[in-house]
Amino acid sequence: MNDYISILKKDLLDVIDNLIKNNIVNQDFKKDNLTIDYLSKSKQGEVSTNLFILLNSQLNKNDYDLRKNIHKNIINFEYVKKIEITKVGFINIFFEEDFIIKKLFFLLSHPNNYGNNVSGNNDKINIEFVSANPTGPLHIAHIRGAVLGDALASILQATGHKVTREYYVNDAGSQINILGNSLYKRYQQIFGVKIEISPEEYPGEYLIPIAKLIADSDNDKWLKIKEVERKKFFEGFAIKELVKSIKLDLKSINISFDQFTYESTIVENKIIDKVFSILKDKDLLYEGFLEKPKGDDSADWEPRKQLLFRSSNFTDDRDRPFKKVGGEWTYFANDAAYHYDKYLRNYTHLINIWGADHIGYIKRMKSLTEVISDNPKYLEVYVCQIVRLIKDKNFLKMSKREGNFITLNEIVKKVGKDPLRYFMISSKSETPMDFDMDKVIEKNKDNPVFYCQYAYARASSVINKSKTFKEFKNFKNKFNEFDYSLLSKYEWEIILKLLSWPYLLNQTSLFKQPHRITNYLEDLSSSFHSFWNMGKEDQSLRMLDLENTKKTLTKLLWIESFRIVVKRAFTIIGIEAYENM
RNA sequence: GCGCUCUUAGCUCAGUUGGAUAGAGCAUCGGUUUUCUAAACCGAGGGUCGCAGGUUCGAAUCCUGCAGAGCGCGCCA
Repeated sequence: MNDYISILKKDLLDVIDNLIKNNIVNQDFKKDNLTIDYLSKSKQGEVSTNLFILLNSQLNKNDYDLRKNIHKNIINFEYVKKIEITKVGFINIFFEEDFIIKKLFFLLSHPNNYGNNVSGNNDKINIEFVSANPTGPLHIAHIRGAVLGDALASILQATGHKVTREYYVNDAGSQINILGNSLYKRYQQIFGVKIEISPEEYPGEYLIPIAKLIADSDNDKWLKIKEVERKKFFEGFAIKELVKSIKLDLKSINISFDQFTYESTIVENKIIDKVFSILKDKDLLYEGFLEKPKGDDSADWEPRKQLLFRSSNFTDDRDRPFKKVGGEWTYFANDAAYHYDKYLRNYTHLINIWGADHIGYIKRMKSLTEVISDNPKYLEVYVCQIVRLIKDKNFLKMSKREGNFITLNEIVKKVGKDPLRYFMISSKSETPMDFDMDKVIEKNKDNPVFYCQYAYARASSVINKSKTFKEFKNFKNKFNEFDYSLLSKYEWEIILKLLSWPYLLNQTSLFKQPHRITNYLEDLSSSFHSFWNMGKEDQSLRMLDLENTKKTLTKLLWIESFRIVVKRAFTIIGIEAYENM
């Protein structure tokens, strides 16, 4: 990491280390509390730090002139031009222009990977997301997790991790039975059999075209074939077709997976047996009874003896069933086997993106992965809160029963890929979100994605226009002409923001919060639009000035940098950068 | 009852993982286009950061309690 923030941070930490070494502050000084404020957060300097405040309260020696010594230390950094320590103790720092300009040159010469780093150490990370049951098309509830997972994967790749995007297909439970049966009923209907699909089954119309496929190729042959064979065929066919359409839906929002793992494969390979023996050896399984949950009012509750996993030995608040009363594995047990399978594939780290309805499931799975990996942090689970759809100012109620859920496909058609992706990651995933279909459709300034794309288009139009003048051709090769003294302070601020991109991207990766990127984009775009409009008031701030070639060249260089950074950010969150809008 | 998550402007959300006077957009009101894209910009009003304590130089942020919302808590996946 050699962005200006990281460099400064490292040097400030060295200052602290030195003070510790000389026993001016204690060994247990908490270095993590050191902050560097940049961008708009820094009120007075180009950046500011709390270094002095932190140290001042922890001094061992009363006669030590901290203020003077800190000042001397920092001003000696070769890239620091000026510092001031305020009364409260904030240190405002200004950089040497040459230092910043070198960074800008570096940016310009790395248009396709500026900001990327290798801090991930090539760690193998498996990120599992969506994993919707293949019993119907994807709908609104799946989109947030899909986009979040995909963006997170890109962010991790950009910061040096080897990432596998994985989808777990639950194709082995009783739901699949029902699915196959519903498909068969649709098939029967084609041949005039009077039969209804009950609300407990899958009455959605999406099974009709799939049934037609079978009828087209096999005619009515399955009406006469034995149930066992028929069931197997219809279940398999339904899953194959539905997974195919799920893949297509995901492709429409630019998401593709590296791997689909099928529950049936996990079951066939008997991986559960290995997990069972591991848990058994560690005495983490026992036959026992669970207490009735207190909020459960149902009268037909009876104590039942079954195989339980001692998840309460870890962070869970109670033990969890591993086998059903009948002796079959629970869903959790098969899922445990799946996670063990991922562990065997040698990932250094697992990430799961789950919907809010699985919150109660996290602790038992983390308990399990701790047992098999010996690492309490082996699995990280990120939860997506629900998305409420608003149409015509009303919340849309969705029920599978009535078959009236809005599919991902329909939303993409109405809203478009870019606004959809942008909105889904622009708020923290743990916050419930309201998604107003009408507002997103409007495609005006209500919509931040267009605001940012428009800024990119404006910048592009300047660059493209400049190409019509011979003085500015090949401006990218004329970095020697760059002269900061011809720039306004607004532009200098924008340049500093651009150069904070590598730091921001790394923070985004560390905290797994893609929405930091959209915040950054909006801040950056806003600065750009502001500056653009200043040119209307003040001729000297206009970007293209044919009278003043050197000044215009200097501007073109930072405008090109702006385009590079915005495009990098767009690419990582998966939206398009248009040169014309 | 227990667990997890959430609560910031009229609305939708940020707040760089404890910093300086809490910020945007929408909505409301008022301004800015002979000139690089007005899908934009500038200004005004709008706040008990759910409530109450605590921790410290300093709290929207951390801790405790309370209130409200969502999700979950054996044979669904």
